[in-house]
Amino acid sequence: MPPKSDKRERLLKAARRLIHQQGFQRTTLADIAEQSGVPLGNVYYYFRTKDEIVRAVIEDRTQRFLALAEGWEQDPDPGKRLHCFLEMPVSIDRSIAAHGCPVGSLSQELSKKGDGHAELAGQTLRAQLDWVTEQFRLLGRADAELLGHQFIATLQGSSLLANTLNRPEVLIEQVERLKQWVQSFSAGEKGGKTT
Amino acid sequence: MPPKSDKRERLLKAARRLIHQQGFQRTTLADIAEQSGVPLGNVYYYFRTKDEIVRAVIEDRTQRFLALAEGWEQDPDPGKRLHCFLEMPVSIDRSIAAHGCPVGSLSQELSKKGDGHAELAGQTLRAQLDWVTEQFRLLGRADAELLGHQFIATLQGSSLLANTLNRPEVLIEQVERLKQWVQSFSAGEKGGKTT
DNA sequence: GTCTATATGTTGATAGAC
DNA sequence: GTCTATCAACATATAGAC
Repeated sequence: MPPKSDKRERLLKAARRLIHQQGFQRTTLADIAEQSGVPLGNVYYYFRTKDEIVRAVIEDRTQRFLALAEGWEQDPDPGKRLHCFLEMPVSIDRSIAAHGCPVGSLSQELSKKGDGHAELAGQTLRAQLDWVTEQFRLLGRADAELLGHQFIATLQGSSLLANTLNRPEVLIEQVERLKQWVQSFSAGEKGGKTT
Repeated sequence: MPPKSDKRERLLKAARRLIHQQGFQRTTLADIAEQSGVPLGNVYYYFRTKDEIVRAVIEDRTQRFLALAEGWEQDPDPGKRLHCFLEMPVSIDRSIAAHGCPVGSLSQELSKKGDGHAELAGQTLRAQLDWVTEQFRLLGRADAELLGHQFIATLQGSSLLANTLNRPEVLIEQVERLKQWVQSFSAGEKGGKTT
């Protein structure tokens, strides 16, 4: 049978990139259509509204993260899993310095939209937080939730700072610090540092 | 002499609030005009363009911070000064949970605008970072810059997380942790924890 | 200095031919 | 399923009377 049109996929990919670079609101349907090689009017065959597009982008991002996490769970050591997680921002540090964290910046933008988007907006970040917290729990920490907040907050804050200062090294430097911090949980008998 | 019209001031105040709540782009000049009790067309007597408004808002925020910092510097102990800084997010935690950090969220939004706004966008955050770093330096830390990044990144990340989860406690909890962390620098003879 | 009316451009969305 | 043409709404900015 003939291969189904990949137009929806192309639209989604272009939307993902453009929304990260320009933000959701600045990104027009014309932008997405052009970058996908799809005529403007035809976009509406695949997505009813612009909001449907951002919803699809967010759910795509969440699924991609969950797929990555499933791969990391091959390793039985939660400390090493967290280490894998920390490789993620490192690999796209320049992109983050240029446009911020694709997950966090979108979450913030949509939180200001007021609609029912608040729920959807944080879906991916929430999935990351839940997964990270679970790893700390598996490491035997009773304060896993606090540590999860600290872990994700540091990443998000470093991304924002690297973006604002246009200095990728700031993100790298904080990620390296987090790596050592995480390792102190695996190695230490008394259970790592609380700060 | 008769008091000068306070229209410019009213416009600035409304812009400051609306930009925090809705973001810069979603906030229309009509919004600002209405909330200020100033007719739409008259806005242009006080500000040439919409960009001029956001510039004024950012510079206003920077000046307000510098004025606060000057007050804190009455205290000779840099550790206590940092403690004062940390009272700031605590006092507006609900506002941050609802709309994010007014400084950080605007910085991220403008960084996606592409113009020469990148410079201006981070002005306030940069001022905060510089001030905090200076306090760590005064505490005798050679790694003051790193600690400054860690300090600001934690605040920004916690604000984003509190906003995404709609849970002010997340910000409070991390601020309390930072307070203890800062205190460990003042009290400890060996110079505090590096994590 | 202040305000009304409006020009100008852009964007999300639709109609309807093929 | 695909595409062109276009509508309707909105937002920034200006013109010009008072």
